[in-house]
Amino acid sequence: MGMSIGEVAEHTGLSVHALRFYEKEGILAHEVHRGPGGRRVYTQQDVDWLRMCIMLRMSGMPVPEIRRYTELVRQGDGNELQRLDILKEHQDRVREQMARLQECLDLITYKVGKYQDYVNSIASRAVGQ
Amino acid sequence: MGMSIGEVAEHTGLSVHALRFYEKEGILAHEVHRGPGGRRVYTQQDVDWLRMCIMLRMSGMPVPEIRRYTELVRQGDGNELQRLDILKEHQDRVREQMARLQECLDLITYKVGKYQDYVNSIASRAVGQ
DNA sequence: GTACGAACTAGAGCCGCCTCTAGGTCAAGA
DNA sequence: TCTTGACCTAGAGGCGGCTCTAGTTCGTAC
Repeated sequence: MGMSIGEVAEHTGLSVHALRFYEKEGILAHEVHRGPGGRRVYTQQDVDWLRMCIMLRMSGMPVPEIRRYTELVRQGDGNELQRLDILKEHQDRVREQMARLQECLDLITYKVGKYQDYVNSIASRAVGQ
Repeated sequence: MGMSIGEVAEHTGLSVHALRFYEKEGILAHEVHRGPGGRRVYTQQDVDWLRMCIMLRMSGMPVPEIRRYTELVRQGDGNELQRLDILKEHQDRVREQMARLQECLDLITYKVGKYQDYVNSIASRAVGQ
């Protein structure tokens, strides 16, 4: 049932270094259980939580803010409004980021089109057309 | 016609520090002209180029790759295929990034919905409903 | 019994991208 | 004349997020 840090690394794509780092940074919802020899034993819950943290990181949430969120979850019931606030704020930021990326993509696509046309015209001239 | 570094900073949103940094990093398509006292005088072309660089940076292109692209442009005609390659590769990366962000957004939106429901249910219970 | 592999801790190091500092020049206004 | 403020250079510093090192401790396999 329990997974070693190496297995979790493989499953999540994080490095074992990163896993220990995240733990030290306090972004695990529950303390990781330790097996014989003081080795970490992760539950499926831990891994699920990590997957969410990965999503939050991937979408640009800074580690300290993930920690804030994690702490609220650790505190238990009663602070759902604060958790909601954090998530909503982040949601807005992600939407903004996507809009900005779309703008960039539009520009890049425009330029790619221009260069493609140019390169094509050169190529067709080269075959005598 | 020419703009000072401060004006360019204001127009582009970059800091004067960043502008000098970009120049040192070699990501300006043409050498910036200098006015009396060795002060930089930017043309509209410079600013347009900077705007494109900002787009590339915003969308995650690393400074060294912008430099490579810039160098190709500086070299002049004949390397359009290489420029096209860089842009296409970056285009792919931006699309991937957007897809990943969309996944994150979906998860966050799902969680926001759950918390919103919960918070609403608490609120309506509080007014005796 | 020794070699290997995987884990452990604490803390240093690295990378990318700026940002800031120190020490200076210059022009215009009070 | 003196101050102010925008600019200059070179180089140091800072921040976020890991990543790596050093030095151990285990448990299992040869």
